Order: sequence, then C-alpha cells, then structure tokens
Amino acid sequence: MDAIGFGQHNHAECIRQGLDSVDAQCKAAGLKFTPVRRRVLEMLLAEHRAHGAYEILDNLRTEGLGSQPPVSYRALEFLVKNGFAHKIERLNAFIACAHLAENHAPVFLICRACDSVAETYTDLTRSVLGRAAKTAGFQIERTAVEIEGICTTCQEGGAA
Amino acid sequence: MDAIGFGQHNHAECIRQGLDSVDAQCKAAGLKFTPVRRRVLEMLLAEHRAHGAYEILDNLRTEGLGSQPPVSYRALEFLVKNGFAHKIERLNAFIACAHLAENHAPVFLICRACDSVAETYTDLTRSVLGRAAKTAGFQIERTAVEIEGICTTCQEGGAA
DNA sequence: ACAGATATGTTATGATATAACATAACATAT
DNA sequence: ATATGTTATGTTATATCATAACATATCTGT
Repeated sequence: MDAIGFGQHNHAECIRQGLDSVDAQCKAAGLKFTPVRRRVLEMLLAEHRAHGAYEILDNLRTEGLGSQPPVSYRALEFLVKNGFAHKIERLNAFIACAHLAENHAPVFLICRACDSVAETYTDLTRSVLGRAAKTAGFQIERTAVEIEGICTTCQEGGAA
Repeated sequence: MDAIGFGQHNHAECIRQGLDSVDAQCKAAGLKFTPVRRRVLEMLLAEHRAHGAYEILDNLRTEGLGSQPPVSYRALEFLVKNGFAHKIERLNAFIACAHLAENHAPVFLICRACDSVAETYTDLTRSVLGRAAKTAGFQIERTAVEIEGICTTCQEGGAA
C-alpha cells in the first residue's frame, strides 16, 4: 500500500532492513546509534515522504523520548551527517535515505499531490552538473537536486 | 570587483540591462512591474548573491516602500513566478535570474566561503535528471538543483 | 575514580513564512 | 463619470522552522 519510489513493496521488511543496515554501519564506524536516533530513523523509514522536525518531535514527545526542538534537530543532524537521511530543502523536511551504503548524489522526485518522495541518484562526475561545475572550476561538497511535479500514480488518479 | 558566475564584469550595466529586460518582458506579457517589484529586483541584481526576504524588507523599509513581511514576500513571489528571480532553497533566499529571457532549468553553484552564487543551466530533457524522471513516469513541474562548495576564487585564496 | 568526549535536557530566542482581512489603484464597460 | 471586477498594497497577527547557550548526564579509556 505504501509507495517506495512510487512502487509497491514489503514495508515492514524495508524498515527492518534500514535499521539493521544503519545499526551495522554505526557499529563499524564507531557511531552511537542511540534510542532517540534509532526511533527517529524508524519514523522516517515508516513512510516514503518527508517529515518535518516538529512532526518528529511530536511523536518523540508522546513516547517520552524528548520534548524540545533541539532533540529532534540533533537526531536528524546525526542521521543526515552520516548519510542515513537527507534533508529536502524544498520542504524543510527530512527523509530516510533509500540508498544506504552506496555513496551517491541523491536526486529527489517530490510529488506535490500525494507528498510522496522518491529518491534516485546520479553519478556527479558523469552528469551535466558535474561537468558544469568542473567547467567553472567549482569544488563540489554537497548537492541538492529536487524535482517537483506529479508522480505516476497521481497522474493516473487525475490529481494533476 | 563583483562576481558574476565568479567572473568579472561591468556591473552597473548588468543591473540596467536586467531591469530593462524585465521591463520589456512585463510590458509584453501585460504584467505590472510596480515600484516595489522593480526596486526588489534591483536589489537582487546589485549583487550576485542570495538575499533574504527580511534583508530585502529592511531596505524597502528605509526607503519607505513597505514595512511588513508580506510586502517583500509578495514582490519576490512575483519575480520568481515570472522567472525574473529564483529562490535558493538551500539558503531560504532569493537571487536575480542570470538568464533572463531563456527558458531554462537553473543550476546554482553556491560558494560557502564567499556566499556568491553562480547560475548556469541544464536542458532537462537531455540531462540525467530528465531521464531519471522519465523512467519513473514522473511529470516534472519545477526543479531545484543546488550545488554547494568552494568557488575558484576562494580555492585560490585558500579559504577551503 | 578520574578526565575528556559525546549525548541529552532545557530555556530562550532567532529566522523564515503566510493566513486573513482591509483598503487602494487600475482597467474597462456601459 | 461611475460602477464593477481585478490586481496590488497595507497591516495585524501568528504559524513554522531552526539554533544559541548552558546545565547535566552518560559513556570511554586509563
């Protein structure tokens, strides 16, 4: 019933795998995957859409895991910094990384009708972007590529 | 002394041309290029960096052109909607369009050291992005491509 | 047990953005 | 010229997003 990249999948499995993968990566890198951080990632994994920091915070609050904005922002910062989540600048909101373990320049497809967000990626060095930057002598550190429009499902549904 | 795409140029000329071009485009399209809108675009054209809505507002206020947030947000919305300016999502700030008159999918190179922003563009239908979206059946309406890093000048200056 | 580093709790505030409603200016049809 | 609809502006209030600063706790290695 849920959308991943606007397609079907076994979602419980998807959450479990995500958490396991991050667990392992943290262990390997000596990072602390604390309860709050884990729970925030779990919330993000639960749906393929972007979650606002205050929405996350509301959930944490009801669970007794934190009550003030810095709690969610810190957890999100940890997840983003280590590549386990991304910030969607267009929405001021966050989403679990859909390509854990791969080093990538993420590309987001944001559906303005159903709010789902699909993540794909590009190889910067090959792309138009990489070439544009190289031409300008620009040293790339981070990229945000966000495409807004209507997903297949919503086109069919006539939500355009 | 100023940077356009991190290069040199005659800046007064650049502002004048920008205003003239938008003047003409508005006339042609039956849009009202009112004093506030004109002044806001002029501010954006004055430097090749992103300007916050409240920074714009502060200037408008000293000039008696407006005093409340909606004033600057509305002018900026007009400019963005009609392609005369762009919003840099990463910075929650606005910049004059550097490719007026051309229909384009803008790409921004944001220098985190000197805050200058260069605008280049890509042909969506040919790019990796366009192909990725097409594969997913996604109908593109808007794109935000923002690359953050260090510009040539700052690399030379050792600000990396 | 201690010292240093990292994580969490909390208060307060800063920064960005918009809803909602009132008024004014402009276009144009009669 | 005046009525009408439309677009733009003025203004208040508030929503939303984000972080500085400082106190406390926990974890790690010695």
